[in-house]
Amino acid sequence: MSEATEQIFALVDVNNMYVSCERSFNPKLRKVPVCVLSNNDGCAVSRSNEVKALGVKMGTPWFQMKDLARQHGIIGLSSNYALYGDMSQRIMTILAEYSPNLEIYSIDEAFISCRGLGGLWTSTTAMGQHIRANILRCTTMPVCVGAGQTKTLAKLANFMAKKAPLFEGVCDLTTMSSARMEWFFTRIPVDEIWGVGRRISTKLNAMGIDTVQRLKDASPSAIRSHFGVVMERTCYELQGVSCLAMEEVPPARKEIVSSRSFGELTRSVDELSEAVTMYVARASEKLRRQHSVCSAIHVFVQTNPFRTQDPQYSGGKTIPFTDPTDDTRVLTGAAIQGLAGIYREGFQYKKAGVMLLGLIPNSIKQASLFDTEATRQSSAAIMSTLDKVNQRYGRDALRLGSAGIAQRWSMKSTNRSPRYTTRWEELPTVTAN
DNA sequence: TCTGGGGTCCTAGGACCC
DNA sequence: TCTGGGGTCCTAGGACCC
Repeated sequence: MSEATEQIFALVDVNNMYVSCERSFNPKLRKVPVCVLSNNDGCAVSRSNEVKALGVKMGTPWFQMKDLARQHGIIGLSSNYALYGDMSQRIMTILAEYSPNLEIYSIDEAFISCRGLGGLWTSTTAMGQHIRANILRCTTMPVCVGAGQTKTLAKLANFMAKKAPLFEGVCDLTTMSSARMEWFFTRIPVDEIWGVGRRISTKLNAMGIDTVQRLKDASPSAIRSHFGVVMERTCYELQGVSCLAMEEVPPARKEIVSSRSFGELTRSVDELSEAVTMYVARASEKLRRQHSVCSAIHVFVQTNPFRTQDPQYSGGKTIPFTDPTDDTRVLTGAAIQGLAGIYREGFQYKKAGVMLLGLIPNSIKQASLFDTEATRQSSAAIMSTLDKVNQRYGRDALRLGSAGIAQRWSMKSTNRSPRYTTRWEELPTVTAN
């Protein structure tokens, strides 16, 4: 493979992101066991190394670890997402200086494409160490860097960088000897691989595939027959065949959810309404920020499933819009009306939320043929004509474009419960042959 | 007593049409 | 009218991620 075409991915990941943020603003928290808790101080969502060493798993309810916390002086902090988001931005800004090809994967992770950076650094490891030192100096946040020929390998390398001190926070698989790599891969459990969760690892284990090396050595087609195309890709990626590309422009969301559990149970429809109103405000703000409109809103409520002694209820309703909208008032009205339909007396509610469904980019809606019922029908007529022509003269004999954009729209309600999917295709401009 | 929130993608199988 | 096969679309639900 020529150097020009060989791709190297680097994954930069903040260590214990939320805990590190808290520590960066309160140095007294360094060296003591800390965890950051979810909404209502429910579960541990970020743990310091000391807490991890005590065996506390991700998502452990705080009340279950109270004894342990007392024994070892674990500090539990309420989460502060504004702070974490801000810190994330600062880190991503620094990372953007290293490569024009940056994919922000989550609040605490980013992929960097090292294509074309070969001349700038003596090695990928050197670049990784520079990134580490730079971010630590500017933000006090510790990060680890992993590099590999594929995203899955870069993730794995990052895991190794975090676990094995000898890497000093940076692990580059692209320059590691295959013997050494195999030494590591036979010692890493298969469930550490990106895309292998609890269910799949159980099934893999039963098949005798318990380590990274075993999955790497497996036949991708056999893996596909048992687990589907996603696992097949993972298998290829472990072998160094890149199946997952960089996504530098984050795709617009296809749905937006806003929901919360309540600190205290409630029976009151007024309280539920108040909560739902807030959720709609939050969700529709996100909707407008990504310049989309939505074609349906779903509102749901539920009781506390953990209180098995209580009567349980979970209800939801989807309200469609003839004219897709981003208007908070319209959305709120629909949600409150939906809520009235699903609210039942005699239950203690623990959670409520809304989902915005069938999201369409504004540009598409404006350029589209279905702003009104009439144009929507004519759109359908055009499409059916096209289908007939194409059927007679062969597939793709004719395509339609309207200002470069036409789309088939599927927002269909069936006799069963309607489901709103976002599916629009851009067709190229008219070509006849 | 106390148990998070926000997403995506894939597949099996039914409905429907020709 | 009956029968069958193939293609496509759709939904529900599973699995995963951070």
